[in-house]
Amino acid sequence: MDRLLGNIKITVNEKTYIKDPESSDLGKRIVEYSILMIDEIGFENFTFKKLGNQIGSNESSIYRYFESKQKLLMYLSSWYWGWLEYKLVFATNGISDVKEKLTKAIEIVTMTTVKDSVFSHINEILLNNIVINEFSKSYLTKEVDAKNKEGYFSVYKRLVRRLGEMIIDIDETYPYPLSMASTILEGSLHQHFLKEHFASLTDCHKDKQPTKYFVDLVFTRLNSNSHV
Amino acid sequence: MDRLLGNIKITVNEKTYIKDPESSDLGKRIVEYSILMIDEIGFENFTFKKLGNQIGSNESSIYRYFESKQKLLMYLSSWYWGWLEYKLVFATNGISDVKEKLTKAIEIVTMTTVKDSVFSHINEILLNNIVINEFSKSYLTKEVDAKNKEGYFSVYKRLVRRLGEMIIDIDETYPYPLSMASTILEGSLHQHFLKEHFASLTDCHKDKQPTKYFVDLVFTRLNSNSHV
DNA sequence: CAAATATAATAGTATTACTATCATGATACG
DNA sequence: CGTATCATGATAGTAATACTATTATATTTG
Repeated sequence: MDRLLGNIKITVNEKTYIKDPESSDLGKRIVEYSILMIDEIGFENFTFKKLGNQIGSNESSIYRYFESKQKLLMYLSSWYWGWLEYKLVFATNGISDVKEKLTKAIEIVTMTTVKDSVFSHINEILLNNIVINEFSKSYLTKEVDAKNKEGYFSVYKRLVRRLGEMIIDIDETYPYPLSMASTILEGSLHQHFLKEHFASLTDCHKDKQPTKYFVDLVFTRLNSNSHV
Repeated sequence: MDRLLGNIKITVNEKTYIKDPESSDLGKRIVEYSILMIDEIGFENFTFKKLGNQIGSNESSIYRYFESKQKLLMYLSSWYWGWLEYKLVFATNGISDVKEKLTKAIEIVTMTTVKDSVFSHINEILLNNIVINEFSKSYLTKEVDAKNKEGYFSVYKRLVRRLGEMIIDIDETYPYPLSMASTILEGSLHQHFLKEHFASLTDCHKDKQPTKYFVDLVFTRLNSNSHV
């Protein structure tokens, strides 16, 4: 999809930032290096001060763009989900066969990012790692409901619902399309994490990726006639 | 199971604590009130100082029992998984029918805790909430591999493997028993979370609990003849 | 060229997650 | 019974965090 995306910009909820990081050079460097740093040292150890040092800028300047590191994480993950949604819609758009369509969709959302540097300052592979390791932390807080009301998770939610609709398109009698959709998304992140850190808790590894596991599980259920 | 557990003690990896909280009155109060507080204000906002105030004790005294709040969270979640494992083994032990056995197992691990105060100072219902909301934070860190090596997750891992074995017992040709087991455990926590905070991303609610969703999904797959 | 704007530098604050030290009160044991 | 040991408490201190506020300087724009 390299060529095609040349003039696309992924839109992110404006509340995640004070000043749009896409609007300046410093902003882009903040995003670029925050991805590198969070991937490297983890979200807990990541601070705006360290980031400032890394990019030869000042802590206080970073605060002009992002209110807090939580909001920056929101920005990054929203960007990721928006980007994934774009890839999903783009790849499944022309497909009329509903099963083929869902298969493609599952492939897109469960696959590890390989290389896709259309957005020069965003390393999608590392961003994928960050989502695997840190995304849960953006909603596992006491502020979820407030954040949710303000729309911080809307892209992610839309993605789950899109998947859910594709599931319904295959079997409108299946009683758990949304749970299945959310299981695919979240479960895939989890399987990727296990692959890296708890290999004894997953059957997924190099040749046997989460994608296959989920495609098998989902289609066995949707092709079955069991109406529970 | 009330009567039967009277003299049972759930064993937790000794590395999680400095001094066994079960060994003293203060220790038990620390555990009891940390559960109440973490549930109420969330792990991020929870501090040993606040806990000290709550129980009329001193911050420094709490540090005699737990090295850090991370370790306390480890202690609490290990206790929870140990307790769940006990319930699982206890409830499935006599069952010879493999399908009935797995059904029972899924029920145990995916169901919300109702009331089970055999351990007077531990509120299992709130602890269940804590596991839903905070457990991921104990492994989504840069220290996972080190912590894992030291055995902090052994009970949880054993639980996943037990489930995995029950799956194999039903269909030894199924290629993803461990992934299915880990999906049940983690996915169930996730569905419970969604129920509370993102109702639009799940089909689970009062009458339609995660248990049913997982039993249906798992057995449709294991009863099928599709060998992928 | 002046005004506005972006960034940098510096300082300061409350809180956190501890560590260290010393005091006190309870208990155990010889 | 007296003393040593141990558990707990009180206080102080530290480095780091997650910011806010203020002022200075450099850059852009009108």
